[in-house]
Amino acid sequence: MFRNLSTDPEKRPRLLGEIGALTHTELRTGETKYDSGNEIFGEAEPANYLYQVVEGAVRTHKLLSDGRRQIGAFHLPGDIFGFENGHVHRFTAEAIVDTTVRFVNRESFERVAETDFAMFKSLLNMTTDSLQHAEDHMLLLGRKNALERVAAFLLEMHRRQIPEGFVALPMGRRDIADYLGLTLETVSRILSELCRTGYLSMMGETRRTIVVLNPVGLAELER
Amino acid sequence: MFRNLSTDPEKRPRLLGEIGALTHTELRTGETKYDSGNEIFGEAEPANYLYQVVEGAVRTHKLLSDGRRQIGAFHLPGDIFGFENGHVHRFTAEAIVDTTVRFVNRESFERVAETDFAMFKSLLNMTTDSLQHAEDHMLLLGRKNALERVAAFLLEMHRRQIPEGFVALPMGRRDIADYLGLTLETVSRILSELCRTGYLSMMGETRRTIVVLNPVGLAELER
DNA sequence: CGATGACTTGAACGCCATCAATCGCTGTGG
DNA sequence: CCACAGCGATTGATGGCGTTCAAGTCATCG
Repeated sequence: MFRNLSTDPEKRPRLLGEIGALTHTELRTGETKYDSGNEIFGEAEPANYLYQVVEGAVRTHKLLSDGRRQIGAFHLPGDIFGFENGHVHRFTAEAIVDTTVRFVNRESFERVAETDFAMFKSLLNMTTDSLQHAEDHMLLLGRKNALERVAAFLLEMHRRQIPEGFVALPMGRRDIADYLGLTLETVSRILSELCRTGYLSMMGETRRTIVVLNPVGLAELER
Repeated sequence: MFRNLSTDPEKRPRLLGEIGALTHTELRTGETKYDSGNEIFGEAEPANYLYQVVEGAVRTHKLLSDGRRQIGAFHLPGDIFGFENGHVHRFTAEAIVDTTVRFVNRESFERVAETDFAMFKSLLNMTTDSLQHAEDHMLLLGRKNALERVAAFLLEMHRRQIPEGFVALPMGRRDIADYLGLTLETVSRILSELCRTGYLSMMGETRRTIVVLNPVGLAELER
Protein backbone atom coordinates (compact mmCIF):
# COMPACT_ATOMS: atom_id res chain seq x y z
CA MET A 1 0.00 0.00 0.00
CA PHE A 2 1.08 3.59 -0.66
CA ARG A 3 3.38 2.47 -3.39
CA ASN A 4 4.12 5.02 -5.97
CA LEU A 5 4.60 5.48 -9.68
CA SER A 6 5.97 8.99 -9.31
CA THR A 7 4.93 11.76 -11.61
CA ASP A 8 6.55 10.25 -14.64
CA PRO A 9 6.69 6.47 -14.68
CA GLU A 10 9.93 6.31 -16.66
CA LYS A 11 11.72 8.23 -13.94
CA ARG A 12 10.45 6.05 -11.16
CA PRO A 13 13.51 4.31 -9.79
CA ARG A 14 15.36 7.52 -9.34
CA LEU A 15 18.44 8.79 -7.67
CA LEU A 16 18.61 6.75 -4.50
CA GLY A 17 18.20 3.60 -6.47
CA GLU A 18 21.42 4.55 -8.16
CA ILE A 19 22.79 5.54 -4.83
CA GLY A 20 21.95 2.10 -3.57
CA ALA A 21 24.24 0.73 -6.25
CA LEU A 22 26.94 3.12 -5.13
CA THR A 23 26.63 2.54 -1.44
CA HIS A 24 29.68 0.34 -1.22
CA THR A 25 31.85 3.01 -2.75
CA GLU A 26 31.69 6.48 -1.31
CA LEU A 27 28.24 7.36 -0.06
CA ARG A 28 27.19 7.23 3.53
CA THR A 29 23.59 6.09 3.68
CA GLY A 30 21.17 4.61 6.17
CA GLU A 31 17.55 3.98 6.97
CA THR A 32 15.28 5.26 9.74
CA LYS A 33 11.70 4.72 10.85
CA TYR A 34 9.47 7.58 11.87
CA ASP A 35 6.19 7.11 13.68
CA SER A 36 3.10 8.76 12.32
CA GLY A 37 3.19 12.50 12.88
CA ASN A 38 6.85 12.75 13.74
CA GLU A 39 9.14 15.37 12.25
CA ILE A 40 11.90 14.27 9.88
CA PHE A 41 13.45 17.69 9.54
CA GLY A 42 12.37 21.24 10.26
CA GLU A 43 12.24 24.37 8.15
CA ALA A 44 15.44 26.40 8.37
CA GLU A 45 17.37 23.51 9.86
CA PRO A 46 20.68 22.61 8.26
CA ALA A 47 20.15 20.19 5.40
CA ASN A 48 22.52 17.37 6.19
CA TYR A 49 20.71 14.56 4.40
CA LEU A 50 18.76 13.64 1.31
CA TYR A 51 15.78 11.36 1.88
CA GLN A 52 13.81 8.77 -0.02
CA VAL A 53 10.54 7.28 1.15
CA VAL A 54 10.83 3.51 1.38
CA GLU A 55 7.44 2.86 2.90
CA GLY A 56 4.77 5.17 4.21
CA ALA A 57 4.17 8.79 3.29
CA VAL A 58 5.62 12.20 4.07
CA ARG A 59 4.29 15.76 3.89
CA THR A 60 6.41 18.88 3.52
CA HIS A 61 4.97 22.19 4.64
CA LYS A 62 5.58 25.83 5.48
CA LEU A 63 3.98 27.63 8.40
CA LEU A 64 2.86 31.21 8.91
CA SER A 65 3.44 32.71 12.35
CA ASP A 66 -0.23 32.34 13.28
CA GLY A 67 -0.35 28.66 12.41
CA ARG A 68 -1.73 28.74 8.88
CA ARG A 69 -0.06 25.94 6.98
CA GLN A 70 0.65 25.24 3.33
CA ILE A 71 1.66 21.74 2.36
CA GLY A 72 3.91 21.89 -0.67
CA ALA A 73 3.94 18.22 -1.56
CA PHE A 74 3.17 14.71 -0.46
CA HIS A 75 5.96 12.17 -0.87
CA LEU A 76 5.10 8.55 -1.54
CA PRO A 77 7.36 5.50 -1.69
CA GLY A 78 10.15 6.04 -4.19
CA ASP A 79 9.99 9.83 -3.93
CA ILE A 80 13.07 11.75 -2.94
CA PHE A 81 12.77 14.87 -0.83
CA GLY A 82 14.87 17.21 1.24
CA PHE A 83 17.31 18.19 -1.47
CA GLU A 84 18.20 21.83 -1.21
CA ASN A 85 20.74 23.89 -2.96
CA GLY A 86 21.44 26.09 -0.02
CA HIS A 87 22.42 24.36 3.18
CA VAL A 88 19.13 24.82 4.92
CA HIS A 89 15.73 23.14 4.53
CA ARG A 90 12.98 25.29 3.10
CA PHE A 91 10.19 23.06 4.43
CA THR A 92 9.33 21.01 7.45
CA ALA A 93 8.94 17.31 6.68
CA GLU A 94 6.76 14.99 8.75
CA ALA A 95 5.73 11.37 8.52
CA ILE A 96 2.01 11.12 7.72
CA VAL A 97 1.85 7.47 8.75
CA ASP A 98 4.51 5.16 10.16
CA THR A 99 7.21 5.63 7.58
CA THR A 100 10.56 4.17 6.64
CA VAL A 101 13.01 6.55 5.05
CA ARG A 102 16.38 5.95 3.45
CA PHE A 103 18.84 8.79 3.75
CA VAL A 104 22.12 9.84 2.24
CA ASN A 105 24.65 12.13 3.76
CA ARG A 106 24.45 15.32 1.79
CA GLU A 107 28.10 16.13 1.93
CA SER A 108 29.20 12.73 0.70
CA PHE A 109 26.56 12.92 -2.01
CA GLU A 110 27.91 16.24 -3.17
CA ARG A 111 31.42 14.89 -3.26
CA VAL A 112 30.24 12.18 -5.60
CA ALA A 113 28.16 14.56 -7.71
CA GLU A 114 31.22 16.74 -8.05
CA THR A 115 32.78 14.23 -10.40
CA ASP A 116 29.84 12.16 -11.57
CA PHE A 117 27.83 13.82 -14.29
CA ALA A 118 25.04 11.28 -14.23
CA MET A 119 24.53 11.90 -10.53
CA PHE A 120 24.52 15.63 -11.07
CA LYS A 121 22.00 15.28 -13.84
CA SER A 122 19.74 13.22 -11.62
CA LEU A 123 19.82 16.01 -9.10
CA LEU A 124 18.89 18.55 -11.74
CA ASN A 125 16.09 16.31 -12.98
CA MET A 126 14.65 15.94 -9.52
CA THR A 127 14.80 19.67 -8.97
CA THR A 128 13.08 20.29 -12.27
CA ASP A 129 10.37 17.78 -11.43
CA SER A 130 9.75 19.58 -8.15
CA LEU A 131 9.66 22.89 -9.95
CA GLN A 132 7.13 21.64 -12.44
CA HIS A 133 4.93 20.35 -9.66
CA ALA A 134 5.16 23.65 -7.82
CA GLU A 135 4.31 25.58 -10.97
CA ASP A 136 1.22 23.49 -11.60
CA HIS A 137 0.23 23.86 -7.98
CA MET A 138 0.49 27.65 -8.19
CA LEU A 139 -2.13 27.58 -10.92
CA LEU A 140 -4.34 25.41 -8.76
CA LEU A 141 -3.94 27.58 -5.65
CA GLY A 142 -4.26 30.86 -7.48
CA ARG A 143 -7.04 30.19 -9.93
CA LYS A 144 -9.02 27.00 -9.36
CA ASN A 145 -12.19 26.71 -7.31
CA ALA A 146 -12.72 24.19 -4.55
CA LEU A 147 -14.29 21.51 -6.74
CA GLU A 148 -11.49 21.74 -9.31
CA ARG A 149 -8.88 21.54 -6.57
CA VAL A 150 -10.28 18.41 -5.00
CA ALA A 151 -10.73 16.77 -8.40
CA ALA A 152 -7.13 17.61 -9.29
CA PHE A 153 -5.93 16.17 -6.00
CA LEU A 154 -7.79 12.91 -6.48
CA LEU A 155 -6.47 12.55 -10.01
CA GLU A 156 -2.93 13.27 -8.85
CA MET A 157 -3.10 10.63 -6.15
CA HIS A 158 -4.79 8.25 -8.56
CA ARG A 159 -2.01 8.75 -11.09
CA ARG A 160 0.77 8.39 -8.54
CA GLN A 161 -0.37 5.15 -6.99
CA ILE A 162 0.01 1.74 -8.50
CA PRO A 163 -3.38 0.89 -9.97
CA GLU A 164 -5.31 -1.32 -7.57
CA GLY A 165 -8.85 -0.27 -8.33
CA PHE A 166 -8.83 2.24 -5.49
CA VAL A 167 -6.85 5.16 -4.12
CA ALA A 168 -5.55 4.70 -0.60
CA LEU A 169 -5.04 8.14 0.90
CA PRO A 170 -2.48 8.12 3.68
CA MET A 171 -3.36 11.65 4.79
CA GLY A 172 -6.35 13.07 6.64
CA ARG A 173 -8.76 15.77 5.53
CA ARG A 174 -6.79 18.49 7.25
CA ASP A 175 -3.67 17.60 5.28
CA ILE A 176 -5.60 17.57 2.02
CA ALA A 177 -7.08 20.96 2.90
CA ASP A 178 -3.68 22.44 3.69
CA TYR A 179 -2.35 21.08 0.42
CA LEU A 180 -5.22 22.56 -1.58
CA GLY A 181 -5.51 25.89 0.22
CA LEU A 182 -8.96 25.05 1.59
CA THR A 183 -10.49 24.12 4.94
CA LEU A 184 -11.05 20.54 5.96
CA GLU A 185 -14.82 21.17 6.01
CA THR A 186 -14.79 22.26 2.39
CA VAL A 187 -12.77 19.21 1.37
CA SER A 188 -15.17 16.95 3.23
CA ARG A 189 -18.24 18.58 1.71
CA ILE A 190 -16.87 18.26 -1.80
CA LEU A 191 -15.89 14.64 -1.37
CA SER A 192 -19.42 13.93 -0.16
CA GLU A 193 -20.80 15.82 -3.14
CA LEU A 194 -18.62 13.77 -5.52
CA CYS A 195 -19.96 10.63 -3.88
CA ARG A 196 -23.56 11.74 -4.23
CA THR A 197 -23.03 12.56 -7.90
CA GLY A 198 -21.45 9.19 -8.60
CA TYR A 199 -17.87 10.23 -9.37
CA LEU A 200 -16.42 8.12 -6.59
CA SER A 201 -17.17 6.08 -3.54
CA MET A 202 -15.47 6.11 -0.15
CA MET A 203 -14.53 3.14 1.99
CA GLY A 204 -12.84 2.32 5.24
CA GLU A 205 -13.21 3.63 8.78
CA THR A 206 -11.99 7.12 8.03
CA ARG A 207 -13.20 7.23 4.43
CA ARG A 208 -9.62 7.36 3.21
CA THR A 209 -9.96 4.65 0.64
CA ILE A 210 -11.49 6.03 -2.49
CA VAL A 211 -12.76 4.27 -5.58
CA VAL A 212 -12.75 6.55 -8.56
CA LEU A 213 -15.82 5.54 -10.54
CA ASN A 214 -15.57 8.17 -13.24
CA PRO A 215 -12.00 9.36 -13.85
CA VAL A 216 -12.93 10.97 -17.17
CA GLY A 217 -15.66 12.98 -15.51
CA LEU A 218 -13.28 13.98 -12.72
CA ALA A 219 -10.74 15.19 -15.28
CA GLU A 220 -13.44 17.38 -16.82
CA LEU A 221 -14.20 18.86 -13.42
CA GLU A 222 -10.54 19.74 -13.02
CA ARG A 223 -10.54 21.59 -16.40
CA MET B 1 14.71 51.80 -14.96
CA PHE B 2 13.50 48.29 -14.16
CA ARG B 3 16.98 47.24 -13.25
CA ASN B 4 17.20 44.33 -10.98
CA LEU B 5 19.06 42.98 -8.02
CA SER B 6 17.60 39.51 -8.34
CA THR B 7 16.52 37.52 -5.35
CA ASP B 8 19.97 37.16 -3.95
CA PRO B 9 22.37 40.00 -4.73
CA GLU B 10 25.44 37.80 -4.75
CA LYS B 11 24.01 35.75 -7.55
CA ARG B 12 23.10 38.71 -9.67
CA PRO B 13 25.34 38.51 -12.73
CA ARG B 14 24.34 34.99 -13.44
CA LEU B 15 24.65 32.47 -16.18
CA LEU B 16 24.32 34.55 -19.30
CA GLY B 17 27.01 36.87 -18.04
CA GLU B 18 29.26 33.87 -18.11
CA ILE B 19 27.77 32.90 -21.41
CA GLY B 20 28.66 36.30 -22.69
CA ALA B 21 32.26 35.49 -21.92
CA LEU B 22 31.92 32.23 -23.78
CA THR B 23 30.21 33.57 -26.83
CA HIS B 24 33.30 33.44 -28.96
CA THR B 25 33.80 29.77 -28.28
CA GLU B 26 30.87 27.46 -28.73
CA LEU B 27 27.62 29.13 -27.83
CA ARG B 28 25.22 30.58 -30.32
CA THR B 29 23.64 33.66 -28.82
CA GLY B 30 21.80 36.74 -29.94
CA GLU B 31 19.53 39.57 -28.90
CA THR B 32 15.96 40.48 -29.82
CA LYS B 33 13.52 43.25 -29.03
CA TYR B 34 9.90 42.57 -28.22
CA ASP B 35 7.25 45.25 -28.17
CA SER B 36 5.03 45.55 -25.13
CA GLY B 37 2.54 42.69 -24.95
CA ASN B 38 4.23 40.47 -27.49
CA GLU B 39 4.82 36.79 -26.90
CA ILE B 40 8.39 35.54 -26.53
CA PHE B 41 7.45 31.89 -26.39
CA GLY B 42 4.29 29.91 -25.77
CA GLU B 43 3.40 27.15 -23.33
CA ALA B 44 4.03 23.69 -24.78
CA GLU B 45 6.20 25.08 -27.56
CA PRO B 46 9.59 23.46 -28.06
CA ALA B 47 12.17 25.12 -25.84
CA ASN B 48 14.93 26.06 -28.24
CA TYR B 49 16.42 28.95 -26.35
CA LEU B 50 17.34 30.26 -22.94
CA TYR B 51 16.60 33.93 -22.32
CA GLN B 52 17.90 36.77 -20.20
CA VAL B 53 16.18 40.11 -19.79
CA VAL B 54 18.51 42.91 -20.84
CA GLU B 55 16.05 45.75 -20.53
CA GLY B 56 12.32 45.81 -19.85
CA ALA B 57 10.26 43.17 -18.07
CA VAL B 58 8.70 39.80 -18.83
CA ARG B 59 5.82 37.82 -17.33
CA THR B 60 5.45 34.05 -17.53
CA HIS B 61 2.00 32.54 -17.10
CA LYS B 62 -0.22 29.50 -17.43
CA LEU B 63 -3.76 29.60 -18.74
CA LEU B 64 -6.86 27.59 -17.93
CA SER B 65 -9.13 26.73 -20.83
CA ASP B 66 -11.66 29.38 -19.85
CA GLY B 67 -9.09 32.16 -19.73
CA ARG B 68 -8.22 32.25 -16.05
CA ARG B 69 -4.54 33.08 -15.82
CA GLN B 70 -1.83 32.51 -13.24
CA ILE B 71 1.39 34.45 -13.60
CA GLY B 72 4.23 32.41 -12.15
CA ALA B 73 6.89 35.08 -12.12
CA PHE B 74 7.99 38.48 -13.31
CA HIS B 75 11.44 38.69 -14.86
CA LEU B 76 13.43 41.89 -14.54
CA PRO B 77 16.75 42.86 -16.13
CA GLY B 78 19.40 40.29 -15.35
CA ASP B 79 16.89 37.50 -14.77
CA ILE B 80 17.12 34.35 -16.82
CA PHE B 81 14.00 32.50 -17.86
CA GLY B 82 12.84 29.82 -20.23
CA PHE B 83 15.12 27.05 -18.99
CA GLU B 84 13.33 23.75 -18.97
CA ASN B 85 14.55 20.28 -18.42
CA GLY B 86 12.15 18.72 -20.83
CA HIS B 87 12.19 20.09 -24.33
CA VAL B 88 8.99 22.04 -24.04
CA HIS B 89 8.12 25.31 -22.31
CA ARG B 90 5.86 25.04 -19.32
CA PHE B 91 4.82 28.70 -19.43
CA THR B 92 3.97 31.38 -21.92
CA ALA B 93 6.35 34.34 -21.76
CA GLU B 94 5.36 37.84 -22.83
CA ALA B 95 7.01 41.23 -22.78
CA ILE B 96 5.26 43.50 -20.28
CA VAL B 97 6.84 46.63 -21.74
CA ASP B 98 9.16 47.08 -24.70
CA THR B 99 11.85 44.62 -23.83
CA THR B 100 15.28 43.56 -25.01
CA VAL B 101 16.16 39.94 -24.48
CA ARG B 102 19.41 38.07 -24.96
CA PHE B 103 19.06 34.45 -25.93
CA VAL B 104 21.22 31.37 -26.14
CA ASN B 105 20.63 28.35 -28.27
CA ARG B 106 19.58 25.63 -25.92
CA GLU B 107 21.26 22.82 -27.73
CA SER B 108 24.62 24.56 -27.91
CA PHE B 109 24.25 25.46 -24.26
CA GLU B 110 23.65 21.87 -23.32
CA ARG B 111 26.67 20.77 -25.28
CA VAL B 112 28.77 23.13 -23.23
CA ALA B 113 27.13 22.14 -19.95
CA GLU B 114 27.85 18.54 -20.80
CA THR B 115 31.53 19.09 -20.09
CA ASP B 116 31.58 22.25 -18.02
CA PHE B 117 30.73 21.69 -14.39
CA ALA B 118 30.52 25.35 -13.51
CA MET B 119 27.94 25.87 -16.24
CA PHE B 120 25.97 22.89 -15.07
CA LYS B 121 26.03 24.15 -11.52
CA SER B 122 24.77 27.53 -12.62
CA LEU B 123 21.85 25.81 -14.25
CA LEU B 124 21.08 23.91 -11.07
CA ASN B 125 21.35 27.09 -9.03
CA MET B 126 18.92 28.89 -11.28
CA THR B 127 16.49 26.03 -11.13
CA THR B 128 16.71 25.95 -7.35
CA ASP B 129 16.13 29.69 -7.16
CA SER B 130 13.00 29.28 -9.26
CA LEU B 131 11.87 26.42 -7.08
CA GLN B 132 12.32 28.45 -3.93
CA HIS B 133 10.33 31.31 -5.40
CA ALA B 134 7.55 28.94 -6.44
CA GLU B 135 7.46 27.37 -2.99
CA ASP B 136 7.13 30.73 -1.30
CA HIS B 137 4.46 31.71 -3.77
CA MET B 138 2.45 28.57 -3.01
CA LEU B 139 2.26 29.68 0.61
CA LEU B 140 1.10 33.11 -0.51
CA LEU B 141 -1.53 31.76 -2.91
CA GLY B 142 -2.78 29.06 -0.59
CA ARG B 143 -2.85 30.79 2.75
CA LYS B 144 -2.45 34.57 2.67
CA ASN B 145 -5.28 37.08 2.48
CA ALA B 146 -5.50 39.89 -0.05
CA LEU B 147 -3.75 42.49 2.10
CA GLU B 148 -0.86 40.15 2.89
CA ARG B 149 -0.49 39.23 -0.77
CA VAL B 150 -0.27 42.81 -1.97
CA ALA B 151 2.14 43.71 0.81
CA ALA B 152 4.32 40.73 -0.11
CA PHE B 153 4.26 41.75 -3.75
CA LEU B 154 5.33 45.30 -3.02
CA LEU B 155 8.15 44.13 -0.79
CA GLU B 156 9.31 41.66 -3.42
CA MET B 157 9.44 44.32 -6.10
CA HIS B 158 11.05 46.72 -3.67
CA ARG B 159 13.73 44.18 -2.87
CA ARG B 160 14.39 43.28 -6.49
CA GLN B 161 14.85 46.77 -7.82
CA ILE B 162 17.90 48.92 -7.36
CA PRO B 163 17.03 51.34 -4.57
CA GLU B 164 15.98 54.67 -6.03
CA GLY B 165 13.54 55.82 -3.40
CA PHE B 166 10.61 54.41 -5.33
CA VAL B 167 9.38 51.22 -6.93
CA ALA B 168 8.66 51.45 -10.65
CA LEU B 169 6.16 48.76 -11.51
CA PRO B 170 6.34 47.77 -15.16
CA MET B 171 3.10 45.78 -14.99
CA GLY B 172 -0.52 46.83 -14.74
CA ARG B 173 -3.08 45.96 -12.08
CA ARG B 174 -4.37 42.99 -14.04
CA ASP B 175 -0.90 41.43 -14.13
CA ILE B 176 -0.44 41.99 -10.42
CA ALA B 177 -3.82 40.41 -9.77
CA ASP B 178 -3.02 37.36 -11.89
CA TYR B 179 0.27 37.01 -10.05
CA LEU B 180 -1.38 37.21 -6.64
CA GLY B 181 -4.47 35.13 -7.39
CA LEU B 182 -6.80 38.12 -6.93
CA THR B 183 -8.87 40.40 -9.15
CA LEU B 184 -7.57 43.73 -10.38
CA GLU B 185 -10.29 45.51 -8.41
CA THR B 186 -9.11 43.96 -5.17
CA VAL B 187 -5.52 44.91 -5.92
CA SER B 188 -6.57 48.47 -6.68
CA ARG B 189 -8.67 48.75 -3.54
CA ILE B 190 -5.87 47.50 -1.35
CA LEU B 191 -3.30 49.80 -2.89
CA SER B 192 -5.67 52.70 -2.24
CA GLU B 193 -6.15 51.51 1.32
CA LEU B 194 -2.38 51.34 1.83
CA CYS B 195 -2.15 54.88 0.54
CA ARG B 196 -4.85 56.13 2.87
CA THR B 197 -3.17 54.49 5.84
CA GLY B 198 0.21 56.00 5.01
CA TYR B 199 2.16 52.91 4.04
CA LEU B 200 2.92 54.20 0.56
CA SER B 201 2.15 56.82 -2.01
CA MET B 202 1.48 56.42 -5.72
CA MET B 203 2.75 58.56 -8.55
CA GLY B 204 2.60 58.79 -12.31
CA GLU B 205 -0.21 58.65 -14.83
CA THR B 206 -1.15 55.08 -14.16
CA ARG B 207 -0.10 55.04 -10.50
CA ARG B 208 2.62 52.53 -11.27
CA THR B 209 5.35 54.36 -9.45
CA ILE B 210 5.16 53.64 -5.78
CA VAL B 211 7.00 55.16 -2.88
CA VAL B 212 7.12 52.82 0.07
CA LEU B 213 6.86 55.08 3.09
CA ASN B 214 6.80 52.37 5.73
CA PRO B 215 8.59 49.19 4.65
CA VAL B 216 8.72 47.87 8.20
CA GLY B 217 4.98 48.26 8.57
CA LEU B 218 4.44 46.57 5.21
CA ALA B 219 6.57 43.65 6.31
CA GLU B 220 4.36 43.28 9.38
CA LEU B 221 1.27 43.23 7.19
CA GLU B 222 2.80 40.43 5.16
CA ARG B 223 3.39 38.32 8.34
C1' DC C 1 -18.62 3.07 28.76
C1' DG C 2 -16.99 7.62 28.65
C1' DA C 3 -13.24 9.94 26.09
C1' DT C 4 -10.98 11.02 22.03
C1' DG C 5 -10.14 11.86 17.24
C1' DA C 6 -11.45 11.95 12.39
C1' DC C 7 -15.07 12.95 9.49
C1' DT C 8 -19.57 14.87 8.19
C1' DT C 9 -23.23 18.13 8.06
C1' DG C 10 -25.75 22.46 8.98
C1' DA C 11 -26.25 27.55 9.58
C1' DA C 12 -24.51 32.12 9.30
C1' DC C 13 -20.96 35.22 8.20
C1' DG C 14 -17.39 37.63 5.63
C1' DC C 15 -13.87 38.25 2.27
C1' DC C 16 -13.27 38.82 -2.16
C1' DA C 17 -15.44 38.45 -6.86
C1' DT C 18 -18.61 40.34 -9.91
C1' DC C 19 -21.02 43.88 -12.15
C1' DA C 20 -21.13 48.57 -13.16
C1' DA C 21 -20.18 53.50 -13.15
C1' DT C 22 -16.77 57.10 -13.13
C1' DC C 23 -12.34 59.46 -13.35
C1' DG C 24 -8.13 60.91 -15.59
C1' DC C 25 -4.94 60.74 -19.06
C1' DT C 26 -3.61 60.03 -24.10
C1' DG C 27 -3.97 60.16 -28.69
C1' DT C 28 -6.76 61.27 -32.75
C1' DG C 29 -9.36 63.86 -35.84
C1' DG C 30 -12.51 67.62 -36.96
C1' DC D 1 -8.21 73.92 -29.68
C1' DC D 2 -11.73 70.97 -28.32
C1' DA D 3 -14.58 66.66 -28.76
C1' DC D 4 -14.36 62.09 -28.17
C1' DA D 5 -12.93 57.42 -28.07
C1' DG D 6 -10.09 54.24 -25.56
C1' DC D 7 -7.51 52.40 -21.94
C1' DG D 8 -6.11 51.79 -17.21
C1' DA D 9 -7.27 52.65 -12.64
C1' DT D 10 -10.53 53.67 -9.01
C1' DT D 11 -14.70 53.27 -6.45
C1' DG D 12 -19.36 51.60 -5.24
C1' DA D 13 -23.08 48.08 -4.74
C1' DT D 14 -24.29 43.45 -4.58
C1' DG D 15 -23.73 38.61 -4.30
C1' DG D 16 -21.56 34.06 -3.83
C1' DC D 17 -18.13 30.77 -2.56
C1' DG D 18 -15.73 29.12 0.95
C1' DT D 19 -14.81 29.98 5.89
C1' DT D 20 -16.16 29.89 10.52
C1' DC D 21 -18.68 28.20 14.25
C1' DA D 22 -21.21 24.49 16.00
C1' DA D 23 -23.38 20.02 16.39
C1' DG D 24 -23.58 15.38 15.52
C1' DT D 25 -21.94 10.58 13.95
C1' DC D 26 -19.00 6.72 14.16
C1' DA D 27 -15.05 3.98 15.33
C1' DT D 28 -11.29 3.21 18.43
C1' DC D 29 -9.32 2.87 22.90
C1' DG D 30 -8.36 3.34 27.72
